This record gives sequence, structure tokens and C-alpha cells, in this order.
Amino acid sequence: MPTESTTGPAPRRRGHSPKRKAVLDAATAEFLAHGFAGTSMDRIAEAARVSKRTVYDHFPGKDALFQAIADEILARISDMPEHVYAPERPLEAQLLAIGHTFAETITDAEFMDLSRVVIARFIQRPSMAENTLKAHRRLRRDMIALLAAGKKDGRLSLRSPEMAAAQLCGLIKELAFWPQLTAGQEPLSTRARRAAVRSAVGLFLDHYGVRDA
Amino acid sequence: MPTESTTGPAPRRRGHSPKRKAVLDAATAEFLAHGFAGTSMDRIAEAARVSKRTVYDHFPGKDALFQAIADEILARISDMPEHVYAPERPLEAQLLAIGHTFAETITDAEFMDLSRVVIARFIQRPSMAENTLKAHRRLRRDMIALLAAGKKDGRLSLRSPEMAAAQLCGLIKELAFWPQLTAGQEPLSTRARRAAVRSAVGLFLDHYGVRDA
DNA sequence: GCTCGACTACACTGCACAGTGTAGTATGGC
DNA sequence: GCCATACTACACTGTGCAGTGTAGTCGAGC
Repeated sequence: MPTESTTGPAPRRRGHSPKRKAVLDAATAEFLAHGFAGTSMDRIAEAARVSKRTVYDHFPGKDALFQAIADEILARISDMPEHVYAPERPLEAQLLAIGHTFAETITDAEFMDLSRVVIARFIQRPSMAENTLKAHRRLRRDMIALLAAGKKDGRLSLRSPEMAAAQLCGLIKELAFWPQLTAGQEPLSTRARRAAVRSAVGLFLDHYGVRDA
Repeated sequence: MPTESTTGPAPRRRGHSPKRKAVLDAATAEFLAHGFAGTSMDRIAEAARVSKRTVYDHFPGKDALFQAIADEILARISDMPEHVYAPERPLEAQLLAIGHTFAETITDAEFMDLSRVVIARFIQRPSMAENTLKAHRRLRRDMIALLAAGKKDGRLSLRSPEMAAAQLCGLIKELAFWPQLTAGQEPLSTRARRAAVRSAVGLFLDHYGVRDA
């Protein structure tokens, strides 16, 4: 064991070189296209036109590389407006707004690819999958808060804001997300996506909305 | 190449012995618990208290073994009543009936485990995932037909039966299926499941139902 | 001109796993 | 007794892949 070789088992590079970006880009493409298990470090190195050693010089291992990519994509996608209940605005408009944001987020091509990969990777350890794809958790929280506020304000007649939020999301996801993810269906056009949200909000308000308000 | 050894490259056993069942049982448990990639043929053999050779004597390979198991579980689960539109019965009751069947099917523990594994395995090739889990496709067809009939009968006011069916399913799945599958949530109690279906049908009819009928 | 950090090329270890080949054992029917 | 069937034990091939070790190249700054 020649342990005195250089500096021991620490990462050998730290700077943010152009090669690092090449690796990240190549790895993103490979992971999103072929999944975690279906992508080898050799392929990534080859695609990045970089030696395998360089990959390991910038990232400690496959998992770390994948995590870095997932984090980066999620950060890019999670850059969305907050949705806070506004008593003076019509409820329908507010529900449409958050619904559209939700639908846009989950139909984003990169989010879908990432979902595919993360779900394939972590579905055996479900907690991690939900944890990693927290982008839409944040929106779900906003939605629950909005529904709770609308209820308190007497404009919605519902028991559980959590359940109602799930229903609203389910209405949208079953049209705009799951068919594309698990059945290879083409992504919804903007037009169709917006129609799906309008329909979902229509169903929602016909049931939970209070007549006069 | 000693090709004259026994009989060439054909499967060596054909009978339905008790060992075959042991292999199937063990493989079912292993696959459902650890997924396709997470299960090795050695583990299956060990769990079945059988030599590895015996596994290969009954099944040509890992894929075939998995397919046999998936088919068997799906056959068991797909054994469900047909739901055909009955003009004389109240629509609500009919929607509740098919909704409850749907919810029962997808909340079945074995169906969920199988879904997990199949989704993890085939989500990169989405067509296969939908194809394998056809159990709920059959119900979806029934549901679409039922909605189309209800529309023709003037009891439902909707454009697309396909879209409406998706919405009804989405309302149920987002409460009773996906949280359990991807977030490790406890399965819904029978009581909660039935409440979810009633709520979904309520939302559905408040929007799509025709007032008088 | 030398050094140092980033990088390459490539050989190599170690592992897990699918699938095979084969010699040998136990059992029941003839 | 004999033979076939079902099965075991186990060694073995081949492959794909994560991760490492190392000698050497190249360019920038001193």
C-alpha cells in the first residue's frame, strides 16, 4: 500500500474549469436519456470528450455526480413565483394561477426526464424519490395554504385542504404528467395544458366553491 | 463443443414440480421486495432452498421468470367484474361502483408492489410499463364506455369521455395510489378509500352531471 | 527553464451477477 | 438391478462496471 503517493484519498481537483462543465453537461444528457443504472462513468467521460480520471477528479463518484445534476435542474425549475391567498382577488383566478404554475412545472421536459430517472432510481426507497423531487412539494404547500385561507374566508366549503389540494393536483397530473411519463405519450401542447387546468379548476369550484362569493 | 452431451440447449425440465412453485414463490417475494435489478438469481435460488441450476431448469432466464410472475399476479388481480352502462340504474351508483372497483384494484398491496417494480424496470421504455400493467387499462375502457353512454343518454354533459375518465381516475389515484407508491405513505384504510371514491364521484357529478336526471 | 496544476491514456483491481457445464445423489417405476 | 427424472453442489466463463494508480503531456506564471 503506497499511501505516500500524493495526498491520500482526497479529491484531486477543486477549480471550476471548463472540463467540469463539459462533464456536467454530458452527464446530464446521459442520465436523463438512459437513467442512472443505464449510464456508465466511461460513457460520460467519452461523451464529455474527457478522460475518465478527470470525471473522478471533479466528482467523488457516480452518486455525487448524479446528485449535483439533480440539484442543478431542480434549482432551475424551482425558480417559480409564490402563490399567496389574496382576499380581494377572485378565488377562481387564484386557483387558475397556481394551477397553471403547477402544470407548467410538471410538464417541463427536463422535469419529466428527471422524474423518470429519479423515480426509476428511488422508487424502491420511496422517501427519497419524494424528497428529491421536492419542486412540486413547495407548490403543494402553497396550494394547501391557499385552500385553507379560502376556506377560512368562507369561499370554499371543504373538510381537508390537503385532500382537496391532492384532488386538484390529481386532476391535472392524470392528464398532463403521468400519461407522458409512463405511457410515452406526447407532451401536452400549451393550449391543451391550459385547458386541462381550466377544466380541473372548474370541477374543483363546482364542488367546493361556495355559491354566492 | 461437446454438443452431444444430453439434448442441446433446450430447457431441461418441464413438469410442474413442487420445486417450481418454491422458485416462483421465492422469486415473487424477492422481486416485489427488492425490484428486478436488486434481485439476483443466486438470491432467488437460496430463498427457494433450491440449487441455482434448478431455477434455470424451470425458467430460461431472469426475464422469463419475472414475466411469469407478473403475468400470474395480474391474472389474479384482473379477475374483476365488468361494468356496463345500465340506463335504468342511477348514474351515481354506477360511477360509485366502477370507482370502488378501480380503487380496490390499484390499492391492492400486490398490485402496488408490482407497479413499483414494473415502473422501476420499464419507465425508460414507457410503452412496456403501460403494457404490463394493463389491469387498470381494462377498467379504464369500461369507464370511458360508461361515460360515453351516459353522455349519449343525456345524463352527462361532457366533451371527451376519455378526458373525463382520466380526471375521475386522477382524483382517486392522487389520494389512493401515488402517495403510497412514491412517498411510502401507508395504504388507505377501506373506509378512507371509499370516502375518496365518494368524494371523487361527487366532484365529477357536480361538474359533469346534468341537473334533473 | 522550471514548476505546478489540470488533464490524458491506459492498465488494472475488485466485484456482482447472468448463465453454463458437469459430476454426482435420491427416488420411483419397470 | 436398471434407468430416467428431478435435483444438488460447485466450479467456471464472461461481462460490465465503479473506482484507482500512475506515468506522462501541455500550458501558464514565476
